[in-house]
Amino acid sequence: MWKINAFDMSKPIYLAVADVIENDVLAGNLRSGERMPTHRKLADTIGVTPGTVNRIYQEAARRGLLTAVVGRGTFVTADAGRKSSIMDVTKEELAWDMGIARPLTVADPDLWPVIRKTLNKRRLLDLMRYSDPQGLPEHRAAGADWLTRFGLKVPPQNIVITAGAQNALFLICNSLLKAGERVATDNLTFTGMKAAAQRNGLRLEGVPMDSAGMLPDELDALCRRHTIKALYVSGRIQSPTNCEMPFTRRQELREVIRKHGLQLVENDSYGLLSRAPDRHLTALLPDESIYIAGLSKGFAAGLRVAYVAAPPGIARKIAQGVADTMLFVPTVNAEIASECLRSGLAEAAILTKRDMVARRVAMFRKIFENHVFECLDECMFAWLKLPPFWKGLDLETEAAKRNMRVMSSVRFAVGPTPPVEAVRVSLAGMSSAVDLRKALTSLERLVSKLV
Amino acid sequence: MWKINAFDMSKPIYLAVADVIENDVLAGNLRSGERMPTHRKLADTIGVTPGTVNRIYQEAARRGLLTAVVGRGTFVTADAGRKSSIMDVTKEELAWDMGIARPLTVADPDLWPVIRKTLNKRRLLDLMRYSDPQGLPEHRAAGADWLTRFGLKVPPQNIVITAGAQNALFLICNSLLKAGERVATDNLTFTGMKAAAQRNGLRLEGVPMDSAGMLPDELDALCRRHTIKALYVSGRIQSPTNCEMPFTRRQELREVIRKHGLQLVENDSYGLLSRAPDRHLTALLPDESIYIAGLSKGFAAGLRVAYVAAPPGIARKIAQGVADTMLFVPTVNAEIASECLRSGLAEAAILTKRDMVARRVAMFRKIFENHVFECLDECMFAWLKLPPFWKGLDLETEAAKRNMRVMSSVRFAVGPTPPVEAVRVSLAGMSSAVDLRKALTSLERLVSKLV
DNA sequence: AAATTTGTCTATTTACATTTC
DNA sequence: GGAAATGTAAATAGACAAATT
Repeated sequence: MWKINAFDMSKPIYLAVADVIENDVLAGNLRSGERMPTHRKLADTIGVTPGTVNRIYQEAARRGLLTAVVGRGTFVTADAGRKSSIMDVTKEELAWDMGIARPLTVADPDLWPVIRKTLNKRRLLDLMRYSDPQGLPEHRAAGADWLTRFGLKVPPQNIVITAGAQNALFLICNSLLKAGERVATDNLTFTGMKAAAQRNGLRLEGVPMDSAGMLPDELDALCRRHTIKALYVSGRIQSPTNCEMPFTRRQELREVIRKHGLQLVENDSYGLLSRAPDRHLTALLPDESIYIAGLSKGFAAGLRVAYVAAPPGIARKIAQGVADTMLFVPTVNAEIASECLRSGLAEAAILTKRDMVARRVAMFRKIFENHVFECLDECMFAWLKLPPFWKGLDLETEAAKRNMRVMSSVRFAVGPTPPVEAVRVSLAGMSSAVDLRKALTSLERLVSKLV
Repeated sequence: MWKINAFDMSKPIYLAVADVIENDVLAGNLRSGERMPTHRKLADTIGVTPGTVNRIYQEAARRGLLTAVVGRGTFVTADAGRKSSIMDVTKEELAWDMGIARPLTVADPDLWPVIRKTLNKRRLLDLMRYSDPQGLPEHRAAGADWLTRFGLKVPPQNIVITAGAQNALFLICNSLLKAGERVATDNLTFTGMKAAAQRNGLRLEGVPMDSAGMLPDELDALCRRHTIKALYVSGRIQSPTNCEMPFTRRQELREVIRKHGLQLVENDSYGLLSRAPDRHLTALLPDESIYIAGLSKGFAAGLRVAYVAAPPGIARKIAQGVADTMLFVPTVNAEIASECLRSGLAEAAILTKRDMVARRVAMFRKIFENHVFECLDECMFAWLKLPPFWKGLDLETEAAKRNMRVMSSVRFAVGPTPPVEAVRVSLAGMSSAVDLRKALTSLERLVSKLV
């Protein structure tokens, strides 16, 4: 077990020891999931009281290094020391990128006719003014209309326009929650949510899943242990595990949400390509949920527009968040997006993209037929379970040497328990299907240790 | 002096008492600048130790209600209980808006030719891809080139594209500073900075000014009392007081900044219209400063694009902030902005707008000739000192009854000391000069108590 | 100039809630 | 199912640093 040797006596003990822990995590002396000494044990060792050790561990937890469980002990967080972001600016791009679920921009529609139609001189001048942080009424109306596609009936005043789904997530974390508060998520969740939470000092609590999604009893137990403010879920298709919650599971979750008064936050950006786009939790809690409908997975990711539906008071707070972080979402972009929705261009683009995704998924299934994985015809990535001789992070490293990017399961992990060894393989990161086939083939050989 | 009557015994004392303070501030029982009981005094009164009172006051300080000064006491913050934002989404719009420094969009150039030229089908598809969170190299190059206008020579890798200056400020607060850290500002400063700091748990420390700007000795004294991480300043023209720092003052400040290793953050968005756009602090600290060049005050505010110049390591952190909060700034917008800069359209727009501002300033001078104010030919707002019978907040209220919006000095205040009674009068909030004349005339009569 | 006042911060104390065995 | 183990959180204690008188 981990033992502390020495710490910098010139600074406060709680900081000095937290620094030692941080260094040991980064140096690999403390491994994911490893158990730390108990408060009383470490207190004895370094000659302080348990209260001080609590402060040490809390400081380390704030830095994302440790997770404590009453009665069980304190553990090194599964993803300790790894930056969680959708995009890591320090990483170079690799030729064969199966890491990021980049929308398939090759299949994007030509926006020029839309631009030509909507942006005449006068309208353009109007759109260059300072605008309503919540979004122009006509853009919100277009958003409300679009949401009927997902089985939601919302008045335009409940809609907020944000600069994409990630922006919506960040604003929700920043405007609706306070540092130190707890938010429940699947114990494998979207990296963008992890990044948003970390930046706002929120504590994520990972809830165990089975093949039908988040376990209601586990969520209930969590809520009884702690005050949980909100529940973040992935929408129709769970990211990154590709599981879909059956109706009964969603019903059970609704009851737990109601029972504990959780604020539901549902990011259904990946549900855009789905053929059954109303199979989300929000459908069961339409008046209480915050529902995020990003467009980027469907078309025109570069526009950075998403629609958020939320109860009026909450919508107002998110809008104030938009005001304080960027004044308003560029109005031209919302105008172009609205016209795409209204004119049917969006729907057409989605159909095209859905086909393309299906073809790529088929390609994946074929190449990996001898492996264990989860994938869906309507989902841009596959969840590949690894054979016992592979660790996800090692595969990441080896793949990178061969110019391929994949993402290990630990990057999605929330909480102390190291997840199953798996990688998420994005089928939408590369524009060329020919290159993707090469990449997948090469990856398969690597996973099989044939190369 | 304030006395506490009772508090909710069911919650922790420190929260219960902080709540009482909050209510009393909102109810007007505690006034701006008022002195609170000392730690020991209040501790005696409610029967706890001074440490607990410290926690009470710190909690109230975190909520923006109190400011403590060692040796002197604890005081109600000047702007206690007022939301600080550029835009308050709960406020209705008034017909005669002289509150917000809205760019004069009437004078905006027609962007259609630029759009037509840059956004051909192929380029448009390219711009719809996922992009570099720092901004595309060609857009950063355009930004670097634009900054030569402000006397700055920066390589493109030091540039980050953000969704406007407010976004830049927010990202700097979120990506470079930690909750609880202290940032120095003028004791009257930009509301957008106050909002960004508040949302990120930063403590602003207001530094006294004289007619030549921030007082170097005061900044030095502040840095000796506390660990100050950064200094935020307004650029060429101080917002909201309209003072310009002479060269010697800027030199003195530079020395203090160097001495204490402060990170300078300079928001020069208002400097855009200036005829001498290189008279900023960054000119004296070009390699260490973070310099924000917003375009909105010049043209096309709706695009939401600003250029931030910062040392490489810092630029990278800000770019990671962009990635985690919105993935990237919409690339089409950066493209349009770049072309405006490159083609000279921007420069032309600025000249037009400068003339327009000068005319409006002249109008203000004339109408308010019998009043005390600070205004500059190149600045969009005036700083109107009020006669002794007016309080800024009362004028705000009375003006609102007459459908006019102005902003009282307390909204810009940082720290415990209530500022001089003054209002900021924006000359750019209304598109029609005719209406502006009516509004200013009406305001002048109100200030003179002729109506 | 020294004593006093005032706020700050780390570490301790203590009561307590949850989980494990 | 009760005792033990484990983490939590509010309030206390006390040394300290800065400003005032």
